[in-house]
Amino acid sequence: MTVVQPPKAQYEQIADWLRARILDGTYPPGSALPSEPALAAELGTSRVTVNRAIGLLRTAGLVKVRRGAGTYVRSLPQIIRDAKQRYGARERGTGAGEVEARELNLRSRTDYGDIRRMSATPDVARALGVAGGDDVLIRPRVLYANDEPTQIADSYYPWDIVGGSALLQADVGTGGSYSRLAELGYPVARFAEDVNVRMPNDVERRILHLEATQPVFDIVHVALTSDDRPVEVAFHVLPGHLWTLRYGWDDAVTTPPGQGTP
Amino acid sequence: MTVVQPPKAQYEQIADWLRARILDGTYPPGSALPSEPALAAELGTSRVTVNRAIGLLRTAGLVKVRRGAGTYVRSLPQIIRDAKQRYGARERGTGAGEVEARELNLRSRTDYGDIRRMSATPDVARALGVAGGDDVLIRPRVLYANDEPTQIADSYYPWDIVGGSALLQADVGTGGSYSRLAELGYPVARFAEDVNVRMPNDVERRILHLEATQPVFDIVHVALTSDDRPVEVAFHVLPGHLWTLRYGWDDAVTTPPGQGTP
DNA sequence: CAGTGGTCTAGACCACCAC
DNA sequence: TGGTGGTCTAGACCACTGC
Repeated sequence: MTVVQPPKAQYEQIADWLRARILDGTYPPGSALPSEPALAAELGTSRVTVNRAIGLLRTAGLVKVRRGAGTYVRSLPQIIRDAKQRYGARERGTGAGEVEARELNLRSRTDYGDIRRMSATPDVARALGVAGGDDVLIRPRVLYANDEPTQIADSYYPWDIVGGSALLQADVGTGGSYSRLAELGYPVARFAEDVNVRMPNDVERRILHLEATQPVFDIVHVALTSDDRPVEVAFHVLPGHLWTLRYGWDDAVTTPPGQGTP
Repeated sequence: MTVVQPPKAQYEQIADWLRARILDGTYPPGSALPSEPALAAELGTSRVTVNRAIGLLRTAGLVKVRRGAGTYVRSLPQIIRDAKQRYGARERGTGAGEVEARELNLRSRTDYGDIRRMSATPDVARALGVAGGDDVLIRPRVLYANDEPTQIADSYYPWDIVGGSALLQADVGTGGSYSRLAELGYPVARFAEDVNVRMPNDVERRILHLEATQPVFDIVHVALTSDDRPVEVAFHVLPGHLWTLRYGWDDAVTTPPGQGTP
């Protein structure tokens, strides 16, 4: 074939070539790419080179490999995670977890891990403003949309606030956990989130069906009362190629324009 | 050597092994890893396998390769981009671009591209709520910290608002562009951002010194007046391994707790 | 010019899938 | 059982660095 020129590595050119064919519909979503030996023969290159090119597409989340079966173009429905809407959803009686799935008409499911009392790790203690080793409640869970894993979320609460409450159950009832916190005397007034991108660890790769080079959003979410007491910290891990994060906030400037001085 | 067991691929085990040695200080930041032939000999494997292992570390931003010279451990100062603080900075007389660098005592620099009038692309037109092809002002720039590229930022403004204003100059003056917009009669009241993660394109790779498998934050930032008119849209591209995004917002729930009904 | 990483190949063996 | 992708090797050539 005549696709390969020196300025770029062959495998990058092949990746560009395949990507273009995916985007222009030659290989529509759900369809299989030609096999690696077939592509190698067609392009006059080795299978290793083709494999490396496809590796770039996998990293970008464009294709998904089924071992022994073939390489398939992903049908990628981007999920929007609107922070304000997500955490304001209790007016509608739903927990935050179902907001996005509902939006896209996806079947939503939440699998809970072991909800239990434990000693706070340093990370959790710092985020909650408690002493290291203090007791906290952990609510670990994995969220699915159409049976595809879309999110890992581990929430922590100070035990002295939530001990004995409905938050020990998987189903926390109408309005979700923030409604329960309000009833316990700790209504949430503000949220803060730190967002990072990183590669998934082994556990996350297994749970989220990711490869070593597919980045994840790593979100640390803190809920605060009006007097700035943290009442929940949640660690979210989301496959990067599935999500768009949406934030909105009001301008913080209080002084009139043109008053600033260096 | 005795590091390799079958359940995981050799290159992944080697990557884990190297990562552990970087994190425990065996290879401190700034130091060079042993050469690939040396590692291959020591581990009893081939150079290609070592190269693939190091590729995983590069993707994670842990090491940086200098062609012909060696592979070096990155000293990674995470930069925090606090959205609220960043865009409230004009009280202190600075533009948004210098907030983070100043915070970390880094030398900050902004290189401006061609500031000019142009026709809105569909993306820009949609974000600004103008008709496709309407004139807009583009202010393209690249931000550096300690001479390392840290961000690409292309801002667009409706021409009918900013035409002939100070925004045509690279230096927009005290308080930055939002102060000028306020003076023009369009004070900004709210911000909205969409955040994605993706792999960089060729241009971004060159400008930001990234590799094909190093993810970037792709941020679409919109500034709105109190009557929800968009007056600026900015497209930001940030190397993922350099940044933490920080957001804060007030709870949107207006109804008292416990009132929700499914 | 010697050493470094970037890339490519041909061939091989394996695990897994579908028939 | 044949086809698929996952991985590994030995060897090679190249561009680039730094002495």
